[in-house]
Amino acid sequence: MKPNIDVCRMECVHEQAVAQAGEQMLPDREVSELAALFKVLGDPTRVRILRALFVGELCVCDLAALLGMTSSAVSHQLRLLRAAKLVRYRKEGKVVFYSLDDDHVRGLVAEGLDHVRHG
Amino acid sequence: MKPNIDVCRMECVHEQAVAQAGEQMLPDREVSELAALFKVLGDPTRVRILRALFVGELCVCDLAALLGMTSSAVSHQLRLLRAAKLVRYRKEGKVVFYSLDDDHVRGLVAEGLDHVRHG
DNA sequence: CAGACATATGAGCAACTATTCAAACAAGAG
DNA sequence: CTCTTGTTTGAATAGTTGCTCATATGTCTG
Repeated sequence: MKPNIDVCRMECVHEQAVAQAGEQMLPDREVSELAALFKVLGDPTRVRILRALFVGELCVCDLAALLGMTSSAVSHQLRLLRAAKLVRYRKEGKVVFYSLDDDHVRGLVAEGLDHVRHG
Repeated sequence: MKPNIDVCRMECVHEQAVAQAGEQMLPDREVSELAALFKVLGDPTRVRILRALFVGELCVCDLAALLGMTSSAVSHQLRLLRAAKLVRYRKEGKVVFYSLDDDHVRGLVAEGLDHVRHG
């Protein structure tokens, strides 16, 4: 019988269930990436931005006007959304139009809404 | 022609697109709740906990052993997961078993994984 | 009852985050 | 070229978060 890990000396561990869960664990890299994705989604400003882009592409100052924020603040958030590959952008002269990157975004927001609505 | 909002004096605003997006905005309460939900999902420890519960119910110290953390740390995170209605619990004597609350959780994690895997 | 054990919780601290402000960059107009 | 406008970026700061440690709660055993 193998010794318990040092951080948890409790004797209540259900060996079999833990072993089974252990086998199905995600690799650290995927866990980090998944958490990072949700973290980006976990801010009201960014949720509002994404929802606004549901309708279609908008430029930075459209979003600023819509959310009642400075374009600087919006731009900072768009950077994170870009890094998470949640939005795409397209330059047209000085104006930069942002749009949703793929349909996973829609799916995630829709599923999230289901959860908070139904409960 | 109505004046622009004070925080955004830019003249590049695309009135029509903004108006259309404005109509479809979510109420503040839903935005907050949705962001709060994703925020809870946006932490590696909590992602690991949820993934572990995919297999079946586990008690606090099972999770602690599995993640190599103290049961105190795990319990703190479980509190947030409970508050977000992502997990349920069942007491059996001194032991408390946690399990996924509903299928939205599975769906969200699965959809998130699709996004980070495909890109 | 006392003692052991599983879990929960509160305070404290280091690390992180969202906004603001100032400044830079990029592109069109004159 | 200069001036203006849309956007980006870096630094500073107030607020938040995840863990640790100590303590409390609840439950079973003797």
